[in-house]
Amino acid sequence: MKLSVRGEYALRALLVLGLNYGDHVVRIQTISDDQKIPKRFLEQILNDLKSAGIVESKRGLAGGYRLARHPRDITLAAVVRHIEGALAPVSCVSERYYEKCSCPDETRCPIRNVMKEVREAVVKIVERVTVAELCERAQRLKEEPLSALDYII
Amino acid sequence: MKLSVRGEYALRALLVLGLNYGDHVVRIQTISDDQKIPKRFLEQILNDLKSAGIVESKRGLAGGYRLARHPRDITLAAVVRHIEGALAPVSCVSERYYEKCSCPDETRCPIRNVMKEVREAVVKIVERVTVAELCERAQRLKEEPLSALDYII
DNA sequence: TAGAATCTCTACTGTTTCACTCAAGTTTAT
DNA sequence: ATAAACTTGAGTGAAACAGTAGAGATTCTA
Repeated sequence: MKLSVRGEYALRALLVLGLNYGDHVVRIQTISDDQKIPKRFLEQILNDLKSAGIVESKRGLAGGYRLARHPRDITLAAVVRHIEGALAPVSCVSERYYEKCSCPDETRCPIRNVMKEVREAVVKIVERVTVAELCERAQRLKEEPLSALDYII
Repeated sequence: MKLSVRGEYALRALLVLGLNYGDHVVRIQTISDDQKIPKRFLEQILNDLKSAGIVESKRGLAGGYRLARHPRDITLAAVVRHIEGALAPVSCVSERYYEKCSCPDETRCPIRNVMKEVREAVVKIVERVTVAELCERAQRLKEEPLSALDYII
């Protein structure tokens, strides 16, 4: 998995929507200001997330976006898969975006074998982490003093 | 981590060199035929691996490539890092290819927090797996009957 | 009901990356 | 000498990336 700027923006926008989860709707402009994301670009991205059923919108004055589901039901995996495509490092180990690769014998390819492990490790994390957890982590990070690790890693 | 075709070719070439590790040298043409990699492209890649000290060459007739170190001392991490750059899903969590991202407060960004975990999970695998292990796996995969899992995952 | 603020949709654009390809050179075994 | 190999640097067409632009549709408010 490699996140493009687009994917990163998507996650950051969803974080804002998660932190503001409730009845009301958040304007693009607000998210754009808060997260320093180019507005027109963000429009595209949110629209895209809407078509994926991750987000819903209200039009007109006092319009904006909100999460289409509970933050607890939106996994990072779903978001990244929709924006970026495969989570796997090579498409021959991808479940949803599988593509045959050119190697002589895919079923006995040791590289593929390792890449499967990588894929599993990544999926295990992003399938477990939801927007709700992102919000909790944000809370925790705000309260906790910074650990030394933050500077090293 | 996302592997480009280039990176995949690099690993496959190294696998061949690993399987032929010894005194003699392997020709580009041989690797190209064996792995179905466009020859001129492979030349570039091997040259690149040479500049990284991963591989060494002998010129002239009866020339070719061999591993510059013992297969046990070449990790996938080193190879991928040289060919693709960062292993991390976003550069703000990369150790060697760090780049600041545009988010309001990097040290308290929960997305970054998750991406760190992803990075760690990936690094843990590719830093442990060497070309030697790739060869062992190739051996094992050749001998073992295919497990049902191979078709599902 | 006019107008302004919002989302919607499509298209465009400049830059970079990707996956090669090509040409001309250097080295070395026979 | 020659042919088969690596070396080096440049070129190329297509696609992806990160936006930008414009015209339109919707809806709240005055």
